[in-house]
Order: sequence, then C-alpha cells, then structure tokens
Amino acid sequence: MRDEIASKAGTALLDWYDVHARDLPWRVSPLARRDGAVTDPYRVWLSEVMLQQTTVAAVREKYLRFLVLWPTVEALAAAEDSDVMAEWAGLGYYARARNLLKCARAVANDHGGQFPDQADALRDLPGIGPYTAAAIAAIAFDRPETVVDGNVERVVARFFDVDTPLPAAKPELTRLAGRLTPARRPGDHAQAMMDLGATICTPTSPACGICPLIAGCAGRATGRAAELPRKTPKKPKPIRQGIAYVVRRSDGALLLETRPDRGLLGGMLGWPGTEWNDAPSPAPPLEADWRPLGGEVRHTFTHFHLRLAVLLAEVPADALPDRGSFVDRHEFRPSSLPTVMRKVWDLASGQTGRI
DNA sequence: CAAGCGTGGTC
DNA sequence: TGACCAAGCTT
Repeated sequence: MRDEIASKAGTALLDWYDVHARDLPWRVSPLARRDGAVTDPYRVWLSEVMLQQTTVAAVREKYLRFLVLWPTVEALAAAEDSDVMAEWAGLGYYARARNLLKCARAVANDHGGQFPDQADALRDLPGIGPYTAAAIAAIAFDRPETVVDGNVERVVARFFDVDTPLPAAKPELTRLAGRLTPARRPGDHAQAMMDLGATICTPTSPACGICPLIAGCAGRATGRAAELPRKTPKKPKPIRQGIAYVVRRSDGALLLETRPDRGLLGGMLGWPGTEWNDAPSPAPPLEADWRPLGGEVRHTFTHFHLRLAVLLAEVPADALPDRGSFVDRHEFRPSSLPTVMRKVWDLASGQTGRI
C-alpha cells in the first residue's frame, strides 16, 4: 500500500532531520526551538528569496550582511533602492532585489509590518511565488503546506520512480510530494526534504546507502534513481557581442549608469555600452580618444554567451557625457557591480595598472 | 506559457 | 573548458 509507505517515509525523514539538520544561519533547528527560540518570518522570507535558484554557499554571507544592514522588514522598507541593489550585486536574478523592496514596502505599509501567515496571502506579494509562499507558511507559521523546489522534485521523482520529464512532470510531482508531507511539523518536513536533496539525494550520485528513505524508494528498487528526474533538453545559447566604455575623468571619477528598471541587470549599476546582439553599433557616451583594451570579457547569462570588447578613454574635468554620471573615485566600489560589469572593471584596471 | 532572467560551483 | 546545475518568479 503506497500511502503506508509514504507515511513511514515521512516519519523516517523527520527522525533523520532531528539528527542531521544542517546548521544554517536562517534556520531555527528543532533543538533550538525546544529551547524557546522563535522563527522570524522576515528572516525566513529574506533567506527564501535569496535562495531562489541560488546555492547556500553564495547566500550565506549575503544573508548575514543584509540582516546587519536591515534587521527588520521596516528597516528594509526604508532603505534606498540603490543601496539594496548594490548589496545584492553578485547574487544574480536582480528582479529578486527589486521585488524584495516592493514586498518589504507592501508588508510595512499595507500589513502593519507583519507578514501574512497564510500561503495564498503571501502569494500575492511581489517576488513570492508558489514555492516561497508555501515555504514561508510552513517554516514560519507552521501551516501544513507542501513545499516543492528542485530538491523536492528530484527526491519525489526518485522515490515514486516518475519517468515523465520536467517541466511537464511538475504537477504530478507536486501531488506526490503532498503524499509524503506529514500532518505534523510541516516546516521541518520541508527543510528535511531540501536537506536530503542537497546532501544525500544529489543530482548525479545519490548516496542511497545512507538515505533514510531507502526502504520505500521505488527509484532505488529499479536502479534508475541516479537518472531521475528526466528533463527536456535545453536550447543552445547563442553568442552575442557588445562594447563596454570605461571613462576616467582627470580627477579619477568614473562614468557609470544605472540601468533601466526592467530587463537584464535591471536597476543595477554598469558601464555605458552598446546593445548586446549579433552586430552592435558603436554607442560611445561621449566624444573621446578611445583606446581598445587587449582581450575581451566573456560572460554567460541564462540564455546567451556574451563577448565584450572594452574601450577606455581619459577625459578632462569639464567633460559632459551624453548618458550616465560620474562617480567619485572614493565612492566607487567594484563589489556593487553585477559580475559582468565587475569583469569589465577587472580588465580595465588590470591593464592600466592603476586606472 | 514558453521565454527571460545571473551567478558560482562542480564534474 | 564547457555544460549542467541550484531553496523560482514574472510576463
């Protein structure tokens, strides 16, 4: 009887989690909770948004830094957009940072500073989709929601030996994940599923020998676990070209621009440049004696490879650019740039020694 | 609803 | 070195 198997698996997973729960900065362990520690919905939300399509290793320091700068949702709601975008630099998917601010301001202004405690209400907030709404509801508010992320999809596809490829299999996997969800401790169960996927039921070489779910795992029984879940093949990435313009004023100031609020790298700081396509037209931000830098910047985005040529110019103190604005040498922090723009800076500053 | 949207780690 | 992958959301 499948439901009995699923029920036993859910229990075994919670037992495993009580012993093996990873120590993560945003997590309140079952042990800590027993000692009276409480779960802050703001921290759960912040971590879950950062963790969307992003590894724990990349998030850890960024999360702690955000908490120091903005310890509460009200503090974050009151932050300057540019400060938040600069702190998010390097994490990627910058729409998350824009939505993070929108969401914080909605919670502060429309919800009295308290996050809604149910998944459907959470779902109405910017940047909170099905996964994040369920995760916050389960982890922060102990709601019996089933949380389905990439880890859970993999664990469930293997446990029930689902052969349908993703993303078509998503509804079926969500339904099956519900079968594994126990009535008690939904938040711990959700985190246990994700920990299991991250540490044991890993994408290429699952450690079935130490898995708490081995007894009921159909994928293990058929020997196909490591090949699941199947996925429809991805399209190849085209190669696009572009030019980035680095302008240094005689006083050391650098010409930067804030990119439009939508689209690629929206809202982030960057060097003026051409469009990125097959044959970009030159688009220098001012008239100058442009010097090409040797080499190029290579960067891969989600859906294309980019090769950037970099042109450098030194301009007088009274130079007036067509776009962008000069940033004082001492206020410029490369770490506030998205990675592709930081690579441009690395190339420019490296070649000129001390630009 | 398929496509757009980043990055760093891993194999 | 390059393809794949990670605690997805939006339009």
